[in-house]
Amino acid sequence: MFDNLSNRLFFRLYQTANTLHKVGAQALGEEEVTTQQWSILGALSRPTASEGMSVSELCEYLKLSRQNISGVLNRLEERGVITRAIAPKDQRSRLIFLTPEGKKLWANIAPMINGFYEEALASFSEDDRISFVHYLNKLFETMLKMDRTNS
Amino acid sequence: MFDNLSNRLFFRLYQTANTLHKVGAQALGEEEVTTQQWSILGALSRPTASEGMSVSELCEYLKLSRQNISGVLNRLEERGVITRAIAPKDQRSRLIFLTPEGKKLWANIAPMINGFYEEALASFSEDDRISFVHYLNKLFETMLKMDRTNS
DNA sequence: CAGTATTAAGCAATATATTGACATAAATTG
DNA sequence: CAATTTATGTCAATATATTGCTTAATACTG
Repeated sequence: MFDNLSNRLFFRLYQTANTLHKVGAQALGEEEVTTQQWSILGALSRPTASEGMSVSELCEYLKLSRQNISGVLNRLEERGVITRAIAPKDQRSRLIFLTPEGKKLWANIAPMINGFYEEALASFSEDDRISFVHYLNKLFETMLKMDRTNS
Repeated sequence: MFDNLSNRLFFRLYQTANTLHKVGAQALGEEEVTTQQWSILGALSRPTASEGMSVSELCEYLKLSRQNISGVLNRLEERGVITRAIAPKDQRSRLIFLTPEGKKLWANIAPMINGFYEEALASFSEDDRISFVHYLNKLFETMLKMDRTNS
């Protein structure tokens, strides 16, 4: 069982993602920002998010649970790079923003993140990257459909 | 920055791995075995491991930290599916085995795991799978080389 | 408009994953 | 062969990630 192709594929996916988090965090060195925190800072730094994003929108965008996002936001808030404001239109909702501090941090780390990406993908041609993303998309979409908790 | 190809690739890798753990665990239903526990049970069920595997060997094989493996082993041991024995040849080392209970569990879940794999990869041809594994291998190997803690 | 259902977010419990610190056993070295 | 270094594993602290439960605000329904 542990030698067939499908198994090797999922095993490598698992290992590759673990290594991404580990080596990715190293690539930012002193800044002490995890890959998960990148994804949230990156989402909030988009022009689309200039009016703020609710926790639900972040969940939908990042495909993570509210509870998980909530924890990461706590740590980012404690660090002073994001703020939570009660949404005027819906008092249940919280609008998440980058603080000026957070924008400065993003401006600082975005080039380091891109550097990390390019180093990790140095041996991939443009076509390779497109094919790779295509495979990831296809697997991701299929597994999302298999998810019983994802209505 | 959040719209370029490399970024999309790593973002999808991150999401796909998360979804794998979530939907994979669901696929085993009542058995309550996580994908991480699969990987350890699978490693121990190989004929090569019939004499037991040390924690170090498991780390090297699964590319996980000693501390992480140790935690998963605690939970598997508490459940009665693995045992730890002091290695006769090196008193520092622990040899990890599947118990009869553990072998029964593996026999039970291995087909469910394969079923999950095949469902998730249903739209992938043999060639697609080979290419996909190839890309994962290439990225994995490159990131391993970038890992400063990995001597 | 009162009562119920739904939705948004947080809290608690548990499982993974990391680095750092520690204890002990084995290997190396003077 | 004693002293140091290295190897093996665990414990503690912290950061993800999940499901299940609770609280509060909004939406629906009779």
